[in-house]
Amino acid sequence: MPAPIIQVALPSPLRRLFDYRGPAGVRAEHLPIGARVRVPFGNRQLVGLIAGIAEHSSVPAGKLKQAAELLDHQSLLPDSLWQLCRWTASYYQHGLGDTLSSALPVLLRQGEPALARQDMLWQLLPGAYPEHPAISRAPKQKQAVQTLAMHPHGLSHALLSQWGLTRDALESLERKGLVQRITQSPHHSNEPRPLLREPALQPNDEQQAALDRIIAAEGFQCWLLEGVTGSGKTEVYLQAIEHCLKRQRQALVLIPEIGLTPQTMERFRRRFNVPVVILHSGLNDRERLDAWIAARDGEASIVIGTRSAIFTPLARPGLIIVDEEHDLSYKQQDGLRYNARDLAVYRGHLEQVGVILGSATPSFESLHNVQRGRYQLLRLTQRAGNAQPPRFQSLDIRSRPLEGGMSRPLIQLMGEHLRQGNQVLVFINRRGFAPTLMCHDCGWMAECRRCDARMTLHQFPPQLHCHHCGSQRPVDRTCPSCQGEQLRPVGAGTERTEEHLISCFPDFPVLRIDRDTMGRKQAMQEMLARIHSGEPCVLVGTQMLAKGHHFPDVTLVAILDADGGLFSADFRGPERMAQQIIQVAGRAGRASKPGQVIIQTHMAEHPLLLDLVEHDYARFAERELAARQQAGLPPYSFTALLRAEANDLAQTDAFLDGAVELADGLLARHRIQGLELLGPVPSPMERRAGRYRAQLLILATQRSALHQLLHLLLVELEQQPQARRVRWSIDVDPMDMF
DNA sequence: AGCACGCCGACT
DNA sequence: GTCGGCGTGCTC
Repeated sequence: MPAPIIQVALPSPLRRLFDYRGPAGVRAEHLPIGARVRVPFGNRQLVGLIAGIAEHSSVPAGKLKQAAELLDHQSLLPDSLWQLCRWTASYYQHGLGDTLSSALPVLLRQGEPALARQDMLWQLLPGAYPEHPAISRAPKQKQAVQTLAMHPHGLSHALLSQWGLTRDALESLERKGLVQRITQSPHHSNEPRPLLREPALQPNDEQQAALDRIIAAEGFQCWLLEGVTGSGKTEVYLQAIEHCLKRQRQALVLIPEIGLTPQTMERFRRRFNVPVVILHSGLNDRERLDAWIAARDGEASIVIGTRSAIFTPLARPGLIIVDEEHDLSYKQQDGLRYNARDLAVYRGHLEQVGVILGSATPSFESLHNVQRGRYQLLRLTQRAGNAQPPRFQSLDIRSRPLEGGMSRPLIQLMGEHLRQGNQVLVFINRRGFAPTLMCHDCGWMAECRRCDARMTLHQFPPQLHCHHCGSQRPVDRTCPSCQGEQLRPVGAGTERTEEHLISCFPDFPVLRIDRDTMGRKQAMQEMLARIHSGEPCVLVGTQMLAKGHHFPDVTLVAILDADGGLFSADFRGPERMAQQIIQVAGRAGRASKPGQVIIQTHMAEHPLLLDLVEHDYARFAERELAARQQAGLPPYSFTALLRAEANDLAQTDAFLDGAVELADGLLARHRIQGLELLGPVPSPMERRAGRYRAQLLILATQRSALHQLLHLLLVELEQQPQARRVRWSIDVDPMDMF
C-alpha cells in the first residue's frame, strides 16, 4: 500500500491545499482530519491542519515533502466548527488555511499543545472560609477563597485567571493549608447546586411570550428579538440562557466591540453559578487559549465575546445570542471579511441550536429575513416601569443661522432643560473643530496631500488632521492659493460645538466625549461618574455616546445633522442614520423623566424623516425596504465587491479591467444569468494614504449565481500577473463601498 | 504573504 | 568593489 498523502491547509493567502507525505513513523490511521502538523514550506516551517487524506497526489513525487511532526492525536476542532470554517472559507472566498488561522487562538497557530495550562485544579480544604484569620489582610486570597467556595469540585487556572486571581495568591493559600491541588477532571460536575446566584427578574407579558417561544423550540430556529431600548432584552437573554444551562448545554453570546464593558460582563457573571468565559481584548495569548479550551471541553458554560468569538468551539452547544445584531463591528473589515452575525445563524443551523438576534434597530437584512419567514419576530414594546418613550421632533433649520452647528431655538430649548435641573445630550458625528478650513477670498480648502479628502481643523493643539490617513500639519496662516488672510473654519465638529455651548451656558459644565478626549483609559470612567452624579450639564459627543451607556438624567437629546444620511452616496445611508438616531435617543430618560429628541434638518418634509418622527423605526424600515426592492438593492439582491489598491492608477485599472474580462468570459461560458458587473469605478475616495483605489461591484439576483461566478473567478484572478502588482481583496456582502 | 534570487545604481 | 532598491517567481 502506498504511503498516504496528507492535504494540509496552511496559513498562506494561496487558496489551495498542499500535499505532503505523512510524518515519519506515523501510521495512516493515526492521521486524523483536523489535526495539526508542522511542515516545511519553502524555506520555513509552518503549522497547518490536515484537511484531507489521499492515496495519490497530482504533485510530482519528487516535489513532495514530508511533514515534520504531528501535533495532535485527534481533530483540534469539533466537527461542527470544522464545517463552519470550511463553509466560511468557501462563502467569503478565502483560503481555508488562512480562514482557520483567523479562527484559531494565536498559540494554537504556533503549534502550542491544545491543553489547558494544567489539568490541575485548585480546591478548597475543609476549614477554609473567607474570614479565616490567616488571610484577613490578603484581599486577593480572600477573594480566591470566596470564589473556590462556590466551586467545590475545584477550578482550573483558566477560570481563576478570568476572575483576576493569580497563581501567587493560590500558592500562598496552599502554604497556609487552605487550598490543595487536585488533578481530577472538572468536566460535568454532577454535584447538584443552584444554577442561579441571584434570582431572575419577573418577566413582563411580552418577555414571557418571547421566552415561551424560545424555550418551546427544538433544533435550529432563528429569532429576531426587536426590543426598544429599556424593554429588557438582556433579561430575555439571561432567562433563555438559564433554560439552556438547565439542559446541560453551553451558551455563546456575541456582543459588539464597544459593548463588552465590565458592567455587561458583571451582569452575566452575577446571575449564574456557572463558569463564564469572557473573551475580551485584555486577555493575553495564554489566557485566550485557556478560555478556548475551557469552551471546547465543556468546562465553561457561558462564552461571551466579540466578533471572533463566533469561532469558539463548544462541546455541548445549546444557544447562540447576537446582541445589537445591526452593529457594524460584526463585520470584519480586512483579511477574511466575515460577518459574525451571519456566521452565528449558519452555526446555529449546523449545531441545530437556537439563535437569538437582538436589537432595538434591526438591520434591514434581518427584517427582510423575517418577511421571508426565515426568522421569527419577537417584539418587546413595553419599557420597564412604564417609562414613556422619548418624543421625536424635527427642527427645520432652513435659513436659520447656525452657531457651533446649533440653531437658536435649539439653544433656547437646551437652556430650559438645564434650568429645570436636567442634562442635555448633543450628538454630532464629527470630531475636531470644523470639518474644513476655507479661504473666504478664493474658495481654496485645506486638503490632505495623501488622500482625496479635506483636512479637519482641530483646535487643541491647533492643527489640521486627516481622519482618513492620520496625517497632520500646521494650520495655514495665509491661503496657499491666493495669499489671502481670510482663512475660516467651515461647519462644526465636536470642539466647536463645545466651545459655543460653553459661551451659551457659562453656568453649566460642558463635557465633550469623543476619541480625542477619551485618550486616557480612565477618562471615560471619570466622565461617566460625573454624568451619573446627576448634576445638570451638557454632553457633546460622537457615536461614542450612542453605545452601551445609559444616561438617566438626560431629558433632551439633540441630533445636530441628520441630513448627511439622507443624501449619502451609500445606499445604506438612511438605514445607518435612523439606527444612529434611535440608538442615541435610547440613551436618555427614565420613568419619571421622559425624554425629548430634536433632530435638526434641512429636509423636515422628507418622508423618511417623517416616518421616523411621526411613527417609528419599523415604519421607516418598511418604506426604505420598499425603495431597496424597487431599486434591486440588498437585501433584495446579493453583492460582492472586488477592491484594488496600488501606488499607480494604471495598475488598479489593468487589474480590474482584467477581472471584468475574465468575469464576462466565465458568465458566457457557464451561462450564468442574473449578474451585473458595475465598474470598475474609482472608490468614493479615490486616493487614500497616497494610494489609488478602485473597485468592481458584482450584483446578483440569486446568491447561488453570485457564488458560482466568484468560485470560478477567484481561481483565475489569483493567477493573473496583474494580481501581483496590486493589493486586492474580495468582499462578499460588503457593508460599505469605501 | 514571505522569502530568495537577480539585476541595476551609488556609496564607504 | 559591496550594500540595497524592488521586479519576478515559488511555495506540496
